[in-house]
Amino acid sequence: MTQQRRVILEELQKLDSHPTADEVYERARRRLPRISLGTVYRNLEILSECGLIQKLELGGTQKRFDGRVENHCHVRCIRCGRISDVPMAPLTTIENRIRGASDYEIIGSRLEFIGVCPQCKKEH
Amino acid sequence: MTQQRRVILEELQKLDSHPTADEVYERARRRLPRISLGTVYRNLEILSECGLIQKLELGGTQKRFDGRVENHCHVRCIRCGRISDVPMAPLTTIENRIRGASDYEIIGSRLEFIGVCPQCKKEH
DNA sequence: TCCGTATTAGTAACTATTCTCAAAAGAGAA
DNA sequence: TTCTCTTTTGAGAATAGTTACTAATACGGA
Repeated sequence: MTQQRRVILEELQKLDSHPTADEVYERARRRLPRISLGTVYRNLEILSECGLIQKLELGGTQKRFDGRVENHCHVRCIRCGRISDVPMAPLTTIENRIRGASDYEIIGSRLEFIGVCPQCKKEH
Repeated sequence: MTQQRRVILEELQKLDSHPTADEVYERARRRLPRISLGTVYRNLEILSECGLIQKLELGGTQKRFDGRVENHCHVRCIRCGRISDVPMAPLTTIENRIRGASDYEIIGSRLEFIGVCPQCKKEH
């Protein structure tokens, strides 16, 4: 656990937004000005393999990262790209329903909602 | 509706896999050897805007395209990346449940399952 | 403290996609 | 059909996000 890795983890856990690697880099740089973007990517990868953070491959071109690891789903604003958590029970029911209908061995699921966030709704 | 656009659409409708732009390019090239990759990307974009095909932004680094436009969901094999359709009723129930729980204006949702496809299961 | 391994910063390389632009192909009117 | 105007094309350059490489540095156990 290096200084860099710890700072990246801490910054991510501090936020309840779902930052991109770039945004994590910006924040880490305030505390460690010489940290490199490569280090941020590498550590985000390692931390998500360890299960300390979550890597989100949702819509849009960039991956996002989440300091919360419990199973939960997300809403993405179609206008500004902001991502928020959705307070909702897990999807075990749906997953079970699928198990009969598909010949795949189902491991998990990913549910993402698309909508307009309160702020963008106001600005319209 | 140019020759190129028609060929791209036809090739996509012929398949029940969910090809990447590259795979569509390969197939289109068999019929129009001088077609360019840029043309394929451009037309896939246009066709999906017209609602003649569907653009899938699922997990993984590449976008995929689907000749079927009815609302349905997908399973992705975690080993080989193959994507299959899931025969399942639409998710209006879940979407409605979310509408109360979030302050976003919900427009739609995207549900993807992750699993192991029959072939990879066998090879294991 | 010393030593072997892991990690870093910096940069180059890569991949998927989009953009640019001159040339070619449609499509509508005469 | 031929003329014009607009759209689309092919080829390649440009971009964005991410990953790989490498010499130098930091870590952590004996």
